Amino acid sequence: MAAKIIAFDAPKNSATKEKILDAAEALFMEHGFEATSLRQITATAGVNLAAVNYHFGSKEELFQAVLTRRLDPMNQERIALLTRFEREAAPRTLSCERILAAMFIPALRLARDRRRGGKDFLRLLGRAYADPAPFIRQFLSEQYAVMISRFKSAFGRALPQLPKRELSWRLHFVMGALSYTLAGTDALKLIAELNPRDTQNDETLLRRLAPFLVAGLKAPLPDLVELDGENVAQARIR
Amino acid sequence: MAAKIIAFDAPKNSATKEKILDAAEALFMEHGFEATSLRQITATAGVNLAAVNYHFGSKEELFQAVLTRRLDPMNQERIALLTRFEREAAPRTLSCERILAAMFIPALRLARDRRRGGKDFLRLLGRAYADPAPFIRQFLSEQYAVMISRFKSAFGRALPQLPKRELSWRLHFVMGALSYTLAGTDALKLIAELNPRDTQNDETLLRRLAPFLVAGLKAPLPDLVELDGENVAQARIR
DNA sequence: CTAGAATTCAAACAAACGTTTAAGTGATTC
DNA sequence: GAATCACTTAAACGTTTGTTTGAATTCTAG
Repeated sequence: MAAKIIAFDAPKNSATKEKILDAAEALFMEHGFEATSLRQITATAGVNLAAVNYHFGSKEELFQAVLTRRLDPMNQERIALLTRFEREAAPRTLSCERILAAMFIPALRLARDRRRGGKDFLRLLGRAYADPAPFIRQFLSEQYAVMISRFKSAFGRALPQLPKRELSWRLHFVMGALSYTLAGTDALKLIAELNPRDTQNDETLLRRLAPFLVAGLKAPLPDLVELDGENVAQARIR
Repeated sequence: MAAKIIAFDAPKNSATKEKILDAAEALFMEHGFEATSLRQITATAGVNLAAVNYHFGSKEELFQAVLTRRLDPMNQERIALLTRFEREAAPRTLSCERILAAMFIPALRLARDRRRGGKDFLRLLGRAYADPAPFIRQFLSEQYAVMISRFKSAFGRALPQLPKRELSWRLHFVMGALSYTLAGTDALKLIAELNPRDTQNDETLLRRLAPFLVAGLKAPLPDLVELDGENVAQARIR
């Protein structure tokens, strides 16, 4: 009975599959894709070594399954939220803050929901962004393509004075700061002596990031800034 | 004879060492640390397999040597440039734009200098930032500690109204957008249909990033923004 | 020229890797 | 109650990994 209620898969649901996904999520997050072995995963999950290849086919497909499980719903939630915000704003175009909110809120919800991986999954996602493996990059670009283009056009309406090419770059910076922030575990130590155990860290973190990014998106055009008048070629030391 | 002219090392200089570093730099950049084998590196460098362990001790120490070779001079250059800018500004405090310039210009110089690794090294660096391996994270935080604290105090003077904790976060965002941008090879495809072969891409890239980050640094404080009035807990879909 | 240190080399090391196989288990179905 | 199914299991597969060894080779001094 209870097995049929949670029926994601077409054929049958197995507890083994979920145990593998949970263990893989945690281990991939901690050590990365290449440095995590299937033997570690299956040992942590308490299942047989061959179970991974049986249920997922290969290690790469397991990794994609780990990402898809959380990422696909989150991105759909982002699009749905953006659509709702646009509808609520009626004839007026949506503000940058609100568009960014449509990106952040689903991520915040996921970060809080321990049953959906919580912060661990967001860190894994942030690391996947920087992974050089081609199958990861291709997979991510496919997963994100729809959502990104949807948000890009929304930002385009909110910032009509901004050239499209400039907007593309700034969206790139936004994604960079976001994924880096999400992936940042020990990375924080690079900069700050922040109190390590902040209770609602994830929420305050994104609350701090949002104004930073909004201001960046609205920044004046760079063409004439010239790095504060400093010609790079002339700037010699000593 | 000619071997003595290029005498970086204390004891003796070997062309083998440099060939290994060059090959490792390119391969680590392309495939990451774990996915790159010593056999690939030595084969590309045209040296014997055992040469890596003889000259560097281990694969991990080789990786650190690859990073140190470029990173240490660049960070010293950054600090020196910042000091020079501060001296030139005389009694007046330095602007954010100029502080950021002190961070960017050495990176730009390195990106242009093919003899120092060029863009390849910056990509490698950006990826190392997101690498979960503990020895990489510890190494980077040690390498960056001095430079970061130096720039943090400079930004603190440029933005006196900004609380220290807030500044720490924003510097973190800055480093995030920067490293993500530098690491971005195919990552660009996630967002944009930018012309793929832009001649002076690196310079224009950082020129675009600078105003974005300056605006973010100067953004109003986030405390009362509340994600544009949207309470996260209330924002339910459907 | 020769002793000795530094470097290169081919070969081998044990360990760990992802994957496959074939036997075995337990429930479902006809 | 035999057949069929999805699944689990232990064992082994062939590679590949980083590292080590000890003998050649090259370079450097005295």
